[in-house]
Amino acid sequence: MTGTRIDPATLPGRPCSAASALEIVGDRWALLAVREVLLGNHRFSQIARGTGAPRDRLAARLKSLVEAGVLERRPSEEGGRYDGYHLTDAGRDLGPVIRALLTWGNRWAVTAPPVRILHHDHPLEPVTVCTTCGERVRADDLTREVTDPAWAEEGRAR
Amino acid sequence: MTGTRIDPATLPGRPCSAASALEIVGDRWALLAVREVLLGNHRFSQIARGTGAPRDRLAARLKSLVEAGVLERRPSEEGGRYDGYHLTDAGRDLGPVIRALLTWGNRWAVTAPPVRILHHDHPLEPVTVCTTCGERVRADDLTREVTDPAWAEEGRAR
DNA sequence: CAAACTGGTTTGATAATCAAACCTCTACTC
DNA sequence: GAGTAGAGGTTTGATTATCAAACCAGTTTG
Repeated sequence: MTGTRIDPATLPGRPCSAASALEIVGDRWALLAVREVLLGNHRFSQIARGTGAPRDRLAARLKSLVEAGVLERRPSEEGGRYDGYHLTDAGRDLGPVIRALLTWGNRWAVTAPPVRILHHDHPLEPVTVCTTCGERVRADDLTREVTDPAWAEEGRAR
Repeated sequence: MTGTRIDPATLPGRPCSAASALEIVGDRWALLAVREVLLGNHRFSQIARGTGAPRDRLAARLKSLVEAGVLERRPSEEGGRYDGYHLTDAGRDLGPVIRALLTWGNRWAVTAPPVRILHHDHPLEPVTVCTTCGERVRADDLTREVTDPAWAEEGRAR
């Protein structure tokens, strides 16, 4: 695990893991690159085609994703002559993020859904559930516990 | 609902709702702005403080989020003298996306989690479940059904 | 009426982005 | 072994976005 981690206090605004996450994968091409690897496209040219990203941007992003511990480079399993990009545990763990985006996009962002995710051959209808209590998660049941008391829920406590 | 929707085919790369979603909320500040509104910060200056975004960028982003149908402007409920930014249904529906990012960030992106989400006063332990079959969603149980046959799973068909 | 706060817009310097061309290395063809 | 065709980037030069800071107009507040 090489993953370079970020101290949220060094970022502008409210200290928040989502902001730190976006610092790593919040670039225009990063999540699409991870999506391609998730789909089984491990080679540079495949990822370039799949994302549509300019090659220099893609090269830079793949490099930073490797540094962040999201991807790693190793020989393709098919005895390939070139190294391929593969997901680390952290990278695989981005699956839920990408699926959440895709679900939202299908519902709100596109004219017509270009892809449907099947779960055991039926359309996936995802909801978030809390494993601790087994209950479906609703926004109203959530509260935030902030480490830094300077940042309360609403605005900054002066 | 004003939401300007995107035809995925007009974007570079593989037609994908996640890519379309990122076209709307994939900017550096967009999701953080939505997070602030989700936290109850409806005023421009509050969102500026909470996100740490430059004011001109924030103004531009809020405008595009309103155009996309993620936010809307209306008088603050507290009889405020200024209009506030409020979530539409589409905006509220970004909650799962932001929480997925936050969960990933807590686990992989930060040195120490600056915030913990409580669900009914216990720490939230989120998993995705398919409502159709009630089963917990694992990556291995998922397949993609693509509308455009030119884009298969791996790379582009020719 | 002055001071301060609101929600921005403008400005001017800096940095990121892009498409296209280029380069190196490996492999295959003839 | 010369020629061609990838793969995986890097370089280049023009364009665009980003940023911090200053500015401005319309409310309140004192």
